[in-house]
Parts: sequence; structure tokens; C-alpha cells
Amino acid sequence: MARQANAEKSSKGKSVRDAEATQAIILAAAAEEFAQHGLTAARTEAIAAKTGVAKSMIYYYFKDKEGLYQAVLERSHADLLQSVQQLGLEHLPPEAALEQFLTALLNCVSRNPKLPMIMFHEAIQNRGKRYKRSSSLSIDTMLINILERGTASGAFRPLDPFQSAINIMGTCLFYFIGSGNIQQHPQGKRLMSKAMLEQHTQEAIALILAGVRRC
Amino acid sequence: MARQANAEKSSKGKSVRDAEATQAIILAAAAEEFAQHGLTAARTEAIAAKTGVAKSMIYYYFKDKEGLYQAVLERSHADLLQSVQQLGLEHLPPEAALEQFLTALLNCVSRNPKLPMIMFHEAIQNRGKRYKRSSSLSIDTMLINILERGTASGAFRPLDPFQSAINIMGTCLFYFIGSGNIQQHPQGKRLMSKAMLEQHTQEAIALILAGVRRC
DNA sequence: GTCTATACGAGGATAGAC
DNA sequence: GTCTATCCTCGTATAGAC
Repeated sequence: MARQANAEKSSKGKSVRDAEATQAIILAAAAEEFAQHGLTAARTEAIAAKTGVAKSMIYYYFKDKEGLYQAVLERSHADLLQSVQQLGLEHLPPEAALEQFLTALLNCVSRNPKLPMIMFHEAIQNRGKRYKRSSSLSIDTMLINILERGTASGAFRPLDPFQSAINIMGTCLFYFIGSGNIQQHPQGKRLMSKAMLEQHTQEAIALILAGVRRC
Repeated sequence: MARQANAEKSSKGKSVRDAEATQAIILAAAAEEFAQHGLTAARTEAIAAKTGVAKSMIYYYFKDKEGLYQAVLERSHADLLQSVQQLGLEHLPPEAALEQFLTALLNCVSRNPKLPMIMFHEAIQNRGKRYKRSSSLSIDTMLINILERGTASGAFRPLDPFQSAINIMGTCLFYFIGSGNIQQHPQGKRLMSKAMLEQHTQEAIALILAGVRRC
């Protein structure tokens, strides 16, 4: 990010000294760093370097590294929750509900591919201490409910809703975790390109629906 | 191989000064620490504390933290490779081959649940630099080959082998990654208990086979 | 081979000028 | 609000006795 000189306003009318803009820049850079390294291994210097602003700005706006981390966590999670929670899935038949749920989930993480990485670092390193029982747990619970309804109604084959919910989440999210390891397995295809993300959405939904359907 | 002749013995007949035993203890503790925190965030002090031996032993046997990490990676990976690679899957029909593959994979990671976490950290933090194109990639390739044969023969429904391979790995491995976050969702059931691990193996295989089968 | 004590650098956090 | 310079803790790695 190239910084403007001492002028108060840039040519686009955007303040050079702009608290909210600076916060946003820091948050974006922090999300990237935390996604790759997790809380402990993330370096505030690296975050500052990505933004172009001084390292001390992090402490000015977010108190300390932990505060910045919390902010990133809450922001990312709010996005995911909102995408999935207000869909009125209870009133749909199980298979349609599952498809809607998966579509919303996959669209959300496709827009923000760093989210799964952040969640998993938090889950493994910190055993999810910072998730206050409201966020990722409630998403899991929604999925479990759909699966329970599906098995009860006979739309789905007999399966354990709890175990299957975990496995289904894995089918959707592992793609984003493994992406760093895999890169362009077939030559030239970036995993995070729009085309590949759309294909992943299709393939994951197809695999899961076929996997649970009574057939 | 050869035992040290001058080793002192404790009352239980176990050497008090035993190089190989000490290395093994360190490796075990290190695997745990690296699984939870990854290379950078892992603390040598924490590893030493778990073992009970002095911190300097790590450097004596493994040169530095990086050396210890490499040793853990190689060890873990050799186990996984051996479990899966020598199964003669080429000579089995696709569906049987897939089931054999999944069984071997799931048995291996059930025996060593830390392995997926280690792989995950390495993949994200270090973009898999330390995997020398031979290990995890070859496992993926095996799975892709099975899927290609299955779609070609018509045993499997039309699917993208590359994308599906990732999603299938996710179905199997996510369970271990998310375990820290989920703990005992239903009260009293530990995710890593023998019973739950066996159930996960069954559920994952069932989900995947149903998901790919032409039906 | 194993321990205790310590040197040294990296990185989180603060002070104070502008 | 933003920067530069600095402090100080923590963690890696080494030295040297036993």
C-alpha cells in the first residue's frame, strides 16, 4: 500500500489521516496474517509491513495483538453467521434445507477464503476458547438439526447426525485449508480462482447430497 | 541398534541414561506440541516440560527446533505413506479400491490423531515446503487415480477427480482438526475415544461411498 | 548423556515528537 | 492520527559442570 505524502486529502477525496480507513487496512492485513499463522505465530511487524502504516497503529487502535485478533475473529464470524442463520431452513424439507445451507456456507467462504483457516487455527491452537458458544457451534447445530429431520422423515439414509455434520463441514471447508499445500495440482489452475471456487461449490454439494440421500 | 554397555539401570530395568529412549520421549512430546501449535508457535520449553528432561537435550539430539520439527514430520509421514501405499489398489475394481484406501487412511490417522493437525499446520504456515513432492502428494494422486478409474468404468457417477479427492480427504480428516473445537458435543462422548473413532471411520466411508457411487 | 545457568536475539509493547 | 526510537520480556540456543 503506497502511502500519500503529508497532504490532508488525496486526489480521490479520501482522507490520508482517516481513522476508519486505517483500521480497515489493518484488519485486512491482520486477517491475512492470522489466517496463515494463527495468533501466537503471527507477527505484528508483518501485519504492519503489509499495511504500510507504523506498527504502533495496531496498538493505538486495538490495544494489543490479542485485541486485534479478537476483532478479526468477530468480524469474520459475524459474516458467516449472518449468511447462514437467516434462511428459514426449518420450513423447508430436509434435502432442500441441506442444499440451501451448503450453498450459503460455500458462497460465504468462497468470498472470504481466509475464514476457514482462521477458524481452524483458533480451534486447534486455542481450543476455540474465544468462540463464545454462539457462533460456530450454532452453525453445527443447524446442520445437525437438518440431518436429524432428514433421517427421521426417511429422506436421508440412516446416519449419525453428529458425526455426519462434522464430515460434511469437512467436505466443504478442507478445500480452503489444503489450498496452500496443493496449489496448482493440474497445471495452471489456481484453487482460489473464481472458476475453481464455483466448481468446488458444485462438487461438494453434489458429493454431500448423494452421500446422505436414501437411494 | 547396539545398546550402550555403560548405561545405568533403574529398578524397573529401564535405562536411566538411554539415548534412544530419550529421543523417543522428546519426539512424542514434540509431535504433540507441533500438532497443537505448528512450528513457529511451538515452544521448546513446553516440549521439554512435557518430557521431564532438560531443554538442552532437544538441541543435543536434534540440533535445533527446526531439526526436531523435520524429524517429527518425517516420522509421521512415513507411517501414513506405508499404511496406504502398499495395498495393490490398481488391481482392485474402483469401489473396492476406494474402500480399501479409505479404511487404511482412517485406521492410520485414528492410531495417530495428531497427524492431520501436523499436516494442516505445515500446509498453511509453510505452504508445505518441507514435503518433498513425494509424500502427501502421492497419496492424493492415488486417490485421484481411483476416482478416474471409477468414473471411466461407470462405477462412479460423473465427478471431477481432482476436486473430489480433496473433498474426500476433507471428509476423513476434518474430524481430527475440529476435535479441539468441538470436544464432547453430546455429553460424555469424547471424539478421540476408541468407540467414536471407529464410528467416524464407518460414517466417513459410508458417506463417501454413497457420495461417489452411481446410484 | 544429562543437567543448570546464561548469552543473545526476536518481537510485543510504549513514549514522545510531529 | 501517525511516525520513530526505545524498552523489556520471552524464547532459542549455547557453555560448561557433573
